[in-house]
Amino acid sequence: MLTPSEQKTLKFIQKYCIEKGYSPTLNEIAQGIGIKSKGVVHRYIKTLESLNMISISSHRKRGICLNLEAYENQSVAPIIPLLGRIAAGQPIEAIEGREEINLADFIMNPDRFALQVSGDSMIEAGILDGDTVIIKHQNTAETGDIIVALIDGLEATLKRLKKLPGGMVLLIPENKLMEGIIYEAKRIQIQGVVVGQLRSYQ
Amino acid sequence: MLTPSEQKTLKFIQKYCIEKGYSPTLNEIAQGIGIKSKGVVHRYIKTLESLNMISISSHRKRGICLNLEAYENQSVAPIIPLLGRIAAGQPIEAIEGREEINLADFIMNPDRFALQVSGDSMIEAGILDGDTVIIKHQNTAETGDIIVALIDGLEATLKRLKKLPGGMVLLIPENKLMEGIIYEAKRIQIQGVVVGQLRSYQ
DNA sequence: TGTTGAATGTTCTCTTTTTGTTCTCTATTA
DNA sequence: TAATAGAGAACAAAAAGAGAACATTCAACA
Repeated sequence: MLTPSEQKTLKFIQKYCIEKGYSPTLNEIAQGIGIKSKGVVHRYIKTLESLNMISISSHRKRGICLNLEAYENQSVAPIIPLLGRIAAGQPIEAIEGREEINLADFIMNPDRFALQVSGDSMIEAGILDGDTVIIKHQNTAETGDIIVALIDGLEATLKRLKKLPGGMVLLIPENKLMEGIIYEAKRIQIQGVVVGQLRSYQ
Repeated sequence: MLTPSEQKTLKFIQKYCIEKGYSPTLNEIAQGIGIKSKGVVHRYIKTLESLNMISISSHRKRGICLNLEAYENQSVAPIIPLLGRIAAGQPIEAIEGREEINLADFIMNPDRFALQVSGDSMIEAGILDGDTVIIKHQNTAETGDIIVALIDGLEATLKRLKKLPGGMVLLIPENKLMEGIIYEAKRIQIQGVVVGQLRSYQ
């Protein structure tokens, strides 16, 4: 198990290699993780090497190499580096205070589950055919939420909810070609609310 | 049988290890379970050790190690259950052979990083303002890929790529209001390809 | 080709800080 | 009264860090 400093070192190296395409010097690492002594850094990377997380070409400058295979076996926290914000036509801009995404925060919770979406009914909300949505299991929802609704205990559907006066609810597909339908509230059973969405392009 | 305090301690350690990838210090545990004395925490973890719930490397800092059963209760890998496919107007249909999605497979790789998207230029590809995209770092791409491109080494942008004859490339925004622009290939440096996308509604 | 010097990697020793361990004492509760 | 919780002091040990001294690379240059 890596110490916090070693993890910090490893993450810095990882990020540096991605951004620059070559590995950092000991002094750059030291600066990157907020210490002054390259001797200390050397100690850390030696540990990382002995754990097979990286390889070091001895005495070579910028001779650190990430060891990809060893990475996966290691149970490191589910974290990937967040490099910044990308906007059309601008350089990538750093996001202060957020240097990584922890997937545990993002969706991992005992009451969450995933559904694969079929069909185009939510396309204008950015939920496409084939996407996966993360649902938080709950029986109530508010106007504006995207919910998994069971109609008459039979049909399941993904729609945006609007509560209407008089015990009625409106289920709105986010697709210009389709129309919302009004139901008596008692016919609709809420199964959960969409809290996340993900898509794989592979 | 564990006392309430011991259970609380064990739960805290489990959660901490999963989130951070290393174990907590006695003081962190104390704070986490709402007491002030690390001496007391030491007593608890000694009990947990004698019950084989954890192992302790003596005098090591952050030397607590969860034992197998304790691990298995908790979902260690970033996995959530995939319940099925939801289509408008149909019951939820089970997906054979895939009962869970492992986020580690999905995006965790040393050559991946995340960028937060700003702006609406990819809105018709289901990538909205504020979404996070997962990029695989590579220097080449194919027609149809969504890429992070550096134009003249300066402007970064997210566009769909189309290779044209004669050493030209077309960068296409997925937004009816915007037009694609043709560049000489040598002006465009490919930083990576979008392999995933995620959005949080919280 | 060989030389040179700055940059970088390696190896130390030392100090400081953080953390684990072991106590004793008090409070609460069944 | 016994069992459990908790506070906190005192000490030992490990980890973190600074920095000096030395070894090696590597690119510039004669």
